[in-house]
Amino acid sequence: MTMSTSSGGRSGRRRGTTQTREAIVVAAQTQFAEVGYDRATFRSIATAAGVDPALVVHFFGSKEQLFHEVMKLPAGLAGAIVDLAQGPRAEIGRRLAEVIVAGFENPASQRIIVGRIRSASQHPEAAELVRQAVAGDLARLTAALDVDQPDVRAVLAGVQVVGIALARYVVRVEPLASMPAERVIELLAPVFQRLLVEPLT
Amino acid sequence: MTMSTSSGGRSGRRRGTTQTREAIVVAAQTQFAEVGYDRATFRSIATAAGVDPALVVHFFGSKEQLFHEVMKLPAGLAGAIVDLAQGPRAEIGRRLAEVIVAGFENPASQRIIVGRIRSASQHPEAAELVRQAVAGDLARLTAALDVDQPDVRAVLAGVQVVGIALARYVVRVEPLASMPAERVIELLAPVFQRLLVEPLT
DNA sequence: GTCTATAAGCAGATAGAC
DNA sequence: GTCTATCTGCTTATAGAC
Repeated sequence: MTMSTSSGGRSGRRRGTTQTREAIVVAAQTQFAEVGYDRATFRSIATAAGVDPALVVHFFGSKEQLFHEVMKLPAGLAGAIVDLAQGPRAEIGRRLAEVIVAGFENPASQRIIVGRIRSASQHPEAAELVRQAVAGDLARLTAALDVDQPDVRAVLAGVQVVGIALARYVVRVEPLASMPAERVIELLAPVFQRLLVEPLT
Repeated sequence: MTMSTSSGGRSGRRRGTTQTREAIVVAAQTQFAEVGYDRATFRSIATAAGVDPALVVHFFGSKEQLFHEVMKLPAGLAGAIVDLAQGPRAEIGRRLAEVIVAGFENPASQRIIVGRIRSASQHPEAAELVRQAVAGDLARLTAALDVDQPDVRAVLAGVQVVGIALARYVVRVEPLASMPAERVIELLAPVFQRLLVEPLT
């Protein structure tokens, strides 16, 4: 076995710094999600990652670039949404609710989703990312469904997503904030079902 | 006629400074709505009001107090929501949509609603105000309706309100951002109707 | 790769002149 | 009531030592 002492991952970037860099990535995502773009400072991110503030600058150059690098969603999520058009239409509301809530509840994607939404009111790129998710990924789903007013349906579904995220994770309104994920899916499913494939009026 | 040279309003505060103070109030509301709590600085507010920055401090003491004073909703709006319980239940969804959208479209209350929601991700008091509107005003409406799960219904209706506000006025997702108010009412009415009085599952 | 020192700018808030 | 001057602290970002 020629495997070296460091951890896995053959492809991509060089060895050595990758561990520290990953700690910074997670710390930055967490800070953006918890306090938003403006209040997530190099210092607070570095402290959370247990590194020196200058190191964050050294790796990412500027705060804008740091946000850009760190707020990319795993490619699977957008794809999972569009793929819903393939399955049975009678349950598409529930299946969309499951995909969305799964994204919310997974810690890695939750940091990114909440970070985007919490920063959307402060940083133009964050607003653009939210806009793309709503008018992009969801619109591709409704377009594939061959229903009337696909853009209106997509934006109304998007309203649910950003509304739930804001109320549950940012503002923390009860009883939504403490609700089990399964209950959120149950409540969202019929709303999505109507907005996606049933008559709108 | 003994009416003096100054403008109307017999009751309340003394004359003289009230004009400048009102200009600061509107400028502060506008800034909070457009750029949020952190980026709405004494300097930017003063510039927008055409006054000296120190004057803003002189009138309101601190930034927190300024936000507190200026983000109070006209008492009528919360009352109008609760009063909806009195009218015909078959149209309660549309009537709630009309009240909400009227609040959004009136410039004075729009500055406050959007200011609260845009600042909710940055300032704890702003988040608290949003929480009160959702779990307070809307919950009093659902409690008066004598339906099952009033708190869940209230928070789901609140999700619509904050979701629409965020998507239409903060993130500006199309086609929602450019949609006429009447169309927004049409789209919201059936959603509210179901969330308020129809079976949830 | 990691850290110290520091530059340059803007924030909220205070003191006091007029 | 209005404005000038200023204090203190924090921000992003750079230069350069080790």
